Amino acid sequence: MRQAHHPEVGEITLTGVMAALSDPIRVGLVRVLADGRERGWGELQAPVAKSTLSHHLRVLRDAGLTRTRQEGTRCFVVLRRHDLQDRFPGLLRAVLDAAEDDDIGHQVSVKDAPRPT
Amino acid sequence: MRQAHHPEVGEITLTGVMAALSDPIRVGLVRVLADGRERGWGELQAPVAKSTLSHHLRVLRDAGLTRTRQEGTRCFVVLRRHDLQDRFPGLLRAVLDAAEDDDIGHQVSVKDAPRPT
DNA sequence: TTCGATGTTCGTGAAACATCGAACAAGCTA
DNA sequence: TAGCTTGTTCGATGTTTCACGAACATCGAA
Repeated sequence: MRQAHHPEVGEITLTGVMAALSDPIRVGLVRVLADGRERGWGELQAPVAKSTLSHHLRVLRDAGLTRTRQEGTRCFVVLRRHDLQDRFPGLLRAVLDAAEDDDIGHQVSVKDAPRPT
Repeated sequence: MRQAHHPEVGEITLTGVMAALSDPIRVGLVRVLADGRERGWGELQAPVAKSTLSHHLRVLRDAGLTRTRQEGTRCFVVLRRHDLQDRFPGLLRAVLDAAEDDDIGHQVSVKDAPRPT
């Protein structure tokens, strides 16, 4: 559980972001985080093994989409909305709208607040 | 050289588009086509073998980003701007702006009109 | 019909990716 | 200290992607 690397705003690449968002589960994670609230790892529900979830969260982090904070043995994750807006204005908005329309990533939800139908 | 398949507007998926745009060469192709003009296969210049270029154009076509028309032995390709705007409003604009800023896909150009520095 | 131009497809590797379970590390807590 | 919780890392596996050259198909022109 060593310190994870986060790219600087300027280091975030378009193709990196696109690649990160080419998987429904990761899109779902981004959607869940879209309200800007920080979430604990454990709150996130996705139909994959925990090692796989860890992998996806790492991909998002490496691409610069999310920021991870560690507190004791827990991890918290938050969407880098401002950074993304600075870097690629309008992109996140467009992606989230599109994902919303098609309900992409619906497999992912937050505990205590199951995605409403 | 059989008839290629093009997805309907409604069949275009977000993740498909994202995946298609996660490669710099394909982003470059989209940029080159961004002005809405139809281009001949042969006009497109990219630093890859022709079979590879064919592959990339196929990925773009399958993802619903471009439309291919055949005329005799020639092929022409055009960006499906309207369809994309209908399906994912603002997405293409945001991606093109971002790509422009970082000059992603600069390896790709059009014959007779080398990408200006 | 033969040739040249233009794309597609095939066969093939190398690399990347998604996924899992198992093993591990690190920090609480009893 | 021992055990639990939480998340990471490892190794294996199967799939997909990117890349190339070679072979093929198709059409127009000589």
